[in-house]
Amino acid sequence: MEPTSTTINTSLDLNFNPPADQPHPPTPNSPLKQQAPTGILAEKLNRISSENKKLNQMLGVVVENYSVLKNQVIDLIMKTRKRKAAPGCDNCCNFNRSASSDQYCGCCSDDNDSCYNKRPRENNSKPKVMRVLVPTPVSDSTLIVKDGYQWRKYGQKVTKDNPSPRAYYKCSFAPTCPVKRKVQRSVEEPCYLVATYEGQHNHPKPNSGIEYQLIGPINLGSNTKLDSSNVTSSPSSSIKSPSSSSLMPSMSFDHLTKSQPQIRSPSSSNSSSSTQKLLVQQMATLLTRDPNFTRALATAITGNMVDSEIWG
DNA sequence: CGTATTTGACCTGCGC
DNA sequence: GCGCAGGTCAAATACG
Repeated sequence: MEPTSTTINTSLDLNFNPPADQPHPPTPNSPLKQQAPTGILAEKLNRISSENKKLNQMLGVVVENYSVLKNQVIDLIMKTRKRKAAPGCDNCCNFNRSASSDQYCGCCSDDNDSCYNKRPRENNSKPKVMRVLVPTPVSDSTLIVKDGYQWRKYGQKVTKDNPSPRAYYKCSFAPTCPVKRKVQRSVEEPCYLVATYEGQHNHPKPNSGIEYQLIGPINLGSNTKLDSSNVTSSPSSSIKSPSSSSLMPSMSFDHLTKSQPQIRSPSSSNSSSSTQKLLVQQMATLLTRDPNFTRALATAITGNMVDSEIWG
């Protein structure tokens, strides 16, 4: 995957709506081109092309270094979390062996996590499990959660502790994608659907421009019933912490937007700025993680530099 | 007609 | 071993 200028999608136009007083690049028929000798122009073009190549190489190095640094940060955070959670792991799942396989909270979904280490050996191969809450009208009986992926429903079951049925979905975008999803209306918060995701997508998101309505992920601990305090008392508790969200590119729900009316906290006015900051951080993380965006940005910047060198 | 959904049957794991 | 509950399969059905 060599980021060459021929393969870069340059659809991102950062130079929209230029100020009226700014000189526009001359058209091919402009007097400037007629004035400048073609030899000098060709020489400039060659020089700029080589600089463009150098910049692309530098960008590649930067991206490479970024990913290396990111991995180091992930390792560091995992080690820190392991050390903190080892005594009792109070902040996450009190794993109940008799519970069903979806009893893991999202915070300890990593196989190396201390919670997993405390589990029986046969559970170490469990896929990552993550839960999100989706606000849905109580009158809406359809167990449909729009998260940008394509799902195929393969079963529905009424469970013992919840009168509303639980729907089982498999990711149908890629035949080999192992991700499964369970959707069930919360018994304690009927206005929310609880979506439980198992596994990681092994393919890119098919529709990245979709509008999300999710406010999760949440930590439900070992109890299958929705702990309403996790949702209602603290807005920040329903937003995944940066340590687990922005550094988990495989799980798409760290990209979720959270619409303001869904924050049901008396202190929502105080927390709105922090929520906005968090949103901005998440969006920035999402954008910087997207190689297409970074390439397009670099192309646009180098294009501007080329323009200014040629015409300025 | 192809694809997605529904739904009853079957499988599997766990507790007693 | 039996019963229960959750999870999955697959034939039937619906839909575009």
